This record gives sequence, structure tokens and C-alpha cells, in this order.
Amino acid sequence: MVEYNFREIEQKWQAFWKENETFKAEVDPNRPKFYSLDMFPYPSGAGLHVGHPLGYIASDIVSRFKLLKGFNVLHPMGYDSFGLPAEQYAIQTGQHPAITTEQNITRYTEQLKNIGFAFDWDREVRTSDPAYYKWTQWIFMQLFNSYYDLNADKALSIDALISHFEKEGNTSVKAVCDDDTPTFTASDWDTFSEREKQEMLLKYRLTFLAETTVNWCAALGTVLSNDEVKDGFSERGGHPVERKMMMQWSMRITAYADRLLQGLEKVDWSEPIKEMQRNWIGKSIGTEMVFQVKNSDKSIKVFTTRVDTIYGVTYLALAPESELAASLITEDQRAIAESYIEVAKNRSERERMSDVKTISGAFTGSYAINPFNGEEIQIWVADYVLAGYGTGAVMAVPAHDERDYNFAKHFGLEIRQVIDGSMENGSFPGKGGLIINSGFITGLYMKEAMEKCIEFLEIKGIGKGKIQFRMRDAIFTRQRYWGEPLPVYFKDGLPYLIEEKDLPLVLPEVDKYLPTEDGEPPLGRAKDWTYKTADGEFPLEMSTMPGWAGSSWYFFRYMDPNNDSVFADKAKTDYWGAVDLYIGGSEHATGHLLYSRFWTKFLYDLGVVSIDEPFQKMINQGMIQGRSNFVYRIKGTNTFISHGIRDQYETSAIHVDVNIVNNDQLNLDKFKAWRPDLADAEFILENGKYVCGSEVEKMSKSKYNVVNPDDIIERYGADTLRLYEMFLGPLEQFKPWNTNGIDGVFKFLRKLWNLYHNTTGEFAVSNEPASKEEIKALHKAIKKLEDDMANFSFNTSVSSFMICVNELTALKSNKREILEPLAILVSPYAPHIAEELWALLGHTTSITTSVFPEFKEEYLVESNFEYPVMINGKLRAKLNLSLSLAVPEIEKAALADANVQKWLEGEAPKKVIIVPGKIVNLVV
RNA sequence: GCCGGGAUGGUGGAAUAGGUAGACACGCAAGACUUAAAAUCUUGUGGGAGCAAUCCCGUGCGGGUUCGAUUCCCGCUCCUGGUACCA
Repeated sequence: MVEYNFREIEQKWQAFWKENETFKAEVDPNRPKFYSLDMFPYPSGAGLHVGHPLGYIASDIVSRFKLLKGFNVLHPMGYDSFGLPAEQYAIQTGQHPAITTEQNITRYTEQLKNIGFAFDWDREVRTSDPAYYKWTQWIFMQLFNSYYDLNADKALSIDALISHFEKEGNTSVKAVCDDDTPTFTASDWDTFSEREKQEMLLKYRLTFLAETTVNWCAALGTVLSNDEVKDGFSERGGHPVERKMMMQWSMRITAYADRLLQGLEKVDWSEPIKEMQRNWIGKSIGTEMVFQVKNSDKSIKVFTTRVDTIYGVTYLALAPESELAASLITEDQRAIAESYIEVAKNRSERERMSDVKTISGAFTGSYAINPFNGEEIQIWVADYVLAGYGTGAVMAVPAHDERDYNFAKHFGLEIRQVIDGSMENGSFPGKGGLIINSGFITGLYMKEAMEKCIEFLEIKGIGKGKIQFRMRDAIFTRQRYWGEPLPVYFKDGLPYLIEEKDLPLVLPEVDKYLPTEDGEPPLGRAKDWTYKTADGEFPLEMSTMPGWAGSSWYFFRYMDPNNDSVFADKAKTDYWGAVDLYIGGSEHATGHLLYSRFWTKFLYDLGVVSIDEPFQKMINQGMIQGRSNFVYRIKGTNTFISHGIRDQYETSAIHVDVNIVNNDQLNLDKFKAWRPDLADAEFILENGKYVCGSEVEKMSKSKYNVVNPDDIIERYGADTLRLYEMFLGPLEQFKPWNTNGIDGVFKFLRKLWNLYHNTTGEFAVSNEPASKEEIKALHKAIKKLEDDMANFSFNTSVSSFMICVNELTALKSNKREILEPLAILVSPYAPHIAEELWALLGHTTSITTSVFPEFKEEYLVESNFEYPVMINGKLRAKLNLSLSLAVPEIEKAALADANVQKWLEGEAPKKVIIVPGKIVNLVV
């Protein structure tokens, strides 16, 4: 008797795949390629939980399906192995992060291999491997050596810029650069010192060193990016974060803002993710214009998207951080305004965000002149104006902007309506409305008025149309140990790249993973952290790269993971091209996914890759949440009462390990053994069982709701785990993990196994031709599977397998003609059992080398259809009729039916609707 | 506040060019097998009324379009993800 022995089968086939290099992918120009990628994990100390593999299983199914469809599939896995947790652990224990990272990777790999993924493990990459980060550093160097040319609309070599400066200075250069870049001529450039030249070039380089306001987290001793900060606290660890000015490396991602926006049109991503990126990039088309300050040579530049409301401006507002604001304060306002600025500046970002409702500001005492009508308007300081956006100054139009309205109301400033409409609900944007009370633009509509205004500003030389982005340049350094060192040394305080031959610049050893006593990053502890050149020995940069550096290009490295002379061979990147299917969480929408697109576009500009969008199609899998179980202790006792009857007593709910609960039923023996204090626990049962309560929460150790895939595999096998994770519901939906239905999936696999075996458990497959019913059952499944694959609807595929197997079991089918294709069908989902059945069927090669069965419509064609007959939209009868019947015949048959006649009560129907092959509806 | 996603039996979910709501699975109930339990198998299972045939109600709520609405339109409620004074 041979039972379905998943343990034996799974081990056997995992070993087979490894030995035969079944999933080895190599460039093959004769086959179409398919690149299937998962977001690679950070190998944490906790290991994988059942939520992690969800996306991997889905991409594995697609990968195996594509193999069967004749594609050359690249399906790699690796590790994003630099990161904060390993470093924090190192700080606590003194253990080198490389060691714990290695251990964690070993654990992850073992867990992943247990699930039977079709990964080409020879292509594994690790971002913390010097052989890998050599190329992360190399890309950084290329960015340092590039600037963004607006005429060419691409990154060009900094050498080209230098030769341009030598010939013509920078006046004719159209390039992305710092706002404070002065203009100079060729002869100016010639007279610049080396230092001045380098400082000037830094204003153009795509990665550059600059004093920036950063999110400083004192507890972590590092800078965090905006997306690592949540409500003023660090995302990891929840430590407070404050704003601080620091010298930092930045990436000029803003140079690519427009291309990042346009590129979204070309990729097949979910609309919400695209929308999030659009909002993050935040393109606004508007006008920049200058207001002269009254009785002063100073002026205020503002950015507005609504220059058509220029006659409604009743005050200007400046950000508290603005130096200009401080200089505009007059004597009589000094006390109030300066103290306001002091308070506003010191309010942390967090306070300012959480306290949006409070309106605050102060009048500077100065006035500006509206160039359109010569009016004098007050200049205020207000903390609703952000220093970092636009020009840090706002022309306030209270009548047509809600924030300006609230501010004006609060301080009793004038509210002047310039667009026709009702003001009864306060301000209104009035986009496209008729303009009133507005000098020469009165009577116009928005678009035309804006054009006229810009024309006016351009003639006077005090303004122009401008496009503004919300996105900022990305800060690229962290004051951390466990990251890529920057290949940069300092000479006379100016940054220079080390030579390419000296890559990788390997992370040095340090005695402790903490900042130095004088506040330098941990690399400040390293001995000889210097770079030797012909001119002497110079200090190296002590900060390291952020977590997103290594993950911004790893998809290229998979194509050529061991190349030591180039980050990836062009012939290989050209063959594999963009990722055809990328599966991962939507939480990376504005981080990883944006940075990866940025670096890809940059590498494209360099000409080293041929694609400018890395991820053609993306699916965002939903998170698997935890499902906690509770027991109810009667207060003051060690007696636990079942969930359904707990109301009779005063109880307290206690988290219980979900691994000792099955279908919400507590295993009493395991519970007693769980903790010493529970050894003598007593129970009040309902219907002889102890039923636990449950709640959906985040999966976490402290809630005892973490489920390890290894445990599921131990009990049911990897094939059951794979099928069940898919069966749980739509891939993209958030759902709690709950093993309540897993038995059904396991039973299905056994039923599948039994189809190939007789009642005594011997393998028994007949070579007789299959019946019509059997073929039909098979082809229904083929069709459903193909459709589901196109929609990434894996849960319904599992259902259709079940239906197919149920039907075949009922037909007692054991025909090779059916069971061979069925094994292939199931193989992407449950590869181990499929391989075993395939081998039993007499094949000597892996099932992955077979061909997906072809769907034939003819097997599903029916001659008859059971028509639902409805009276006034309600189902009243069913009629089995030939599909060849024409409408009048169907009508005749329907009217002749006894049940129908009863409902018609002898009257003729008012209306008859007949959709052949669908429905009959009679209206009376 | 703004921008997404969602709400269907006791549970997970299925069904949208508008056409038999609840596929598949879990759970539950009854039965078979068993000394017994587990496992397995069979049958039933949206709610209500009825011996039954059958009837009524039913896809978050209120309207609408339609012969017919889970599906389309309008207005709400709740849950959930993102974002946050972006001028």
C-alpha cells in the first residue's frame, strides 16, 4: 500500500532539482525569455513566517507555468543583506553583523528550499557581499561623474560639462544644478582655483555633497529618509526624529522627475501604485514671479499655480526658516515677529504635522508691491508655508485658497473675491471660473488669464511660467556601519573618487559599532581608514550608503551575478531585458520602486543597459496578517473557560500560541505543557471542547500568532502549503493567516494521488481511451487555468483543480490520456507530487520539461442547455433544450411548460426576452 | 481633509461585455465503517414559513436605470491602505 508520502516525495524531488540543475537559466536567443522576480528579502533573525512566501509562491507558479509554455525563465532569489537590525544586534552583542547576517541567510535559504521554489540558486546575490557592492560603488562613481543636461534630456559625462565651462562658462549650459549656482564665464572658470572648480562641479554632479536639513534620529545615531520616518518617529524602533542641518551626500533624483512621471505611462502596474508615485513626484505647473519689497531693494519670489487670481492677493507669507523673513522685520514688529520665528523654527516636524489645525503667524512690518496693480500688501511669516517647497514664499489669495482663507480669517486680513461665484461656504478654488475685479484680465477665464499674466511678467522681466516638483533630492548617506562604504576620499575638505581599480572599497573592521566619542560615524573607529594617492594619504568618507542603494539595481546583477569586470554583461542584460513580472508589497511604492527606476534610467543614459524601466508588470501581494487566539482565565483562578460560555464569569483574555490551537480548538495537553504555570490548569469545556476566541492582528512574536512555514511543511508538506497560501484568497488582498481550511487542500492532494492508484494503493493507470466526460473535465480545468494565469487569480485555479479531481474521482477515471496532462496542469502549484506522479507514469525527465496541454474548445461544446425560465425576473422553471433551437422555438417550449403555465395563469406574457444559451424571461 | 481598495452564508471566498447568487473549501449536523477514537466515506447545510410540493426574504444602507442589478448610475455608513499645510 503506497500512501501519499509527502515527506519522502518532497525531499526526493528537491534533491533531484538541485542535482540536475533543473532551474538553471542561461541566455538562449532561440527561446523567448521570461524574467520573473520577487522583491528580495532582508534576512531578519526571526526567519521566514508564512506571510513571506505568499508572493514567492505566486511568482513560482507563473515561472513554472512559463517554463511549460516554452519560455526561458529567469527566476532568481537573493538577499538585501545590509540593514539596521543586524547592526543593532551587533551593538548589543558585539557580534559582527556579517556573522549574524550569514547565519540568517543560511536559515532563510533552508526555509525557502523547503518550499520547493524553482529558483536558480546559482544566481543568488547578497548586497553586503563585496563582490556585489563593488558595483554599487561603481554606479555611485558614475553618478558622481555625471550631470543632467536639459538640452539632451539625459545624464552626460561631467567631462563634457568641464569642457563646456572652459569654452563658454555656464551661461549657455542648460543643466540641473543647485539653486544657488552663480553664473560665470569661460575666463572666470579659467581663474578659478582647483577648490572653486570642484565646488562648482559639485553643484552639477548627480550625486553631491551638500548641507541639507535631514531627519536625525539620535537614538539610532543616523539620518533617516522621509519614508523611514512615520509621524515623527523612526519606522524601525519607533525612536523620536528631529530636523537637523548636516553635510550629506544626495542623489539628484529630481533631475529625473519628469521622466519618472512619464515612464509610469509605459508600465503595467496597478493604478494606485502609479498614483502614489505621481503624488510623490508632485508635478505642478505654475508661475514664478517676484514681488518688490516697499522702500527696499529686497524682493520676494513666489511660486503659484493660480496666477489668474493675482488681483486677489491680500498678503504674502514666508516660511519661518526663511532668512529673508528675518531681514524684513521692522522695529515695531521685532518683539512679536522674532519670538514667533523662534518658536516656529524650533517646533519639530512632528509637532507641525500633528498640529495642522492651529493657525499661527506674525506680521513682519514690511510691505510688498503687487506688480499688477501697484497695491501695497503685508508680508507675514507663517508656519503653514514650507521652506523646502517652491520658493518658501506664498502669494496668499484668501478668497480662493482654503489655507489662505483660514489664515486671513484668523488674523482679520482682507478677503477679496476675484472669481465669480458664491462665497457662502468660505473660499472656493473656482478653477476655470469667470474672473472679476481683476484689471486687464477681468472677464477672462483661467487659462487665458494665466497666459496674459505670464506674458505681462515676462515683458517686465519679473516672472515666468514654471514647473515645480514636490519630490526632493534623495539623501544618500547614513551614519552607520553596516552599509556600503562610499568610494570617496577628502583632500582639503573636498570629495574625490577613489580609482576604479581600487574597488571594492571594503568595509573596515571596527572595535565597536557605535559612533565615536566626537560624534563621527562608526567608520571613524576604523584604523587606517584612509586612501593613498601619489599626493599623499587622505581620509575616506565615514558615512555609508542607505539601504536602498543595493536594492536599486540588483535585478541587473541576477542576469550576470559573478561578473568581475562589469556590473552585468550588456549582451546578457539585453537578452533578459526588463522584469516581466515583479511581485512584492506595495509599501515600497515611493522608496525602492522609485529609486530603482531612477538608477535604471541613469544606467540607460550611460548606455550600459538598453531598458529605461526595470519592471514592466508588477503585482502587489497583500500582507498576510496574524490571527491571534485567546483563552479566558477566570479571574483569580487557574481555570480557563471556553469562548462560547465565558460570559458567565469574569475573565481575562490571554494570548495563546496559535500553534497549539487547531480550528480554534485548544489542545489541552499542549497547553498545559506550554508554560510551567499552566501545568495544573483546569478547563470548563463547551460540547466537550475548549474553544478559543480570535482576533486579527499583526503577525508578531509577542502575540504568539507567528506561524512558521516549516511547521506547516512538517505536518502537511510543501505542496499543501503552496496550494493553501494561494487558496486563501486573491493574491492582492490583505488577509489573516488561518489554517482552518488547510485540511481541505491536503485532502485534495490525497485525492489527486488516489486517482493514479487503485484501492489497494498500487499505481494503476490504464491506457484505454478516455470518455467524453473525462476529457471534458480535464479541458474545463485547462481553460480555467489559462484564464486564471492571465488574471493572476490563483485561488480560483486551486478550486478548479478540486472540481476536476472530484469529477474524475466520481468517474473513476484512471486513463493515462487524462492523468498525464493533469499532472502537468498541477505541477506549477504542487510541483513535488506532480514530479512523482510524472515519474510513476514512466517519464525519466523532469515534468518541467514537458509541454502545457493545449486547450481544445471542441471538448466543451454542449448540445443542450438547461435554460432558467424566469417570470418577472424570478426563477420559476428550468428547461433542458437543445442549443440548436432558434428563439421562437425556445419561446414555444417555454410557454408549453407546465410550471410556466401555472404562473402565467392563462394569460399571454407582455414581453418575452430570450437570450439563446443564457436565459428565458417572461414579463406578465 | 485628499487619493486608492473594500463590504456576499457560521468562516475563507466564487460569480461582473448586467442573465440560475453562494462554485470550491472549512465548520456544523446526521449516517456508514470501528469495541472505541482518529482517519475515511455518504448525505444535508443562506435565513424564515410549511409534513410536503412550494412560497417569502436575501450580496453594508437608501434611491435610480433595466424584462432582469453582487455587477451600471446617484447619495450615504462602516472598515482598510496611502498621503498630509506642496501654494
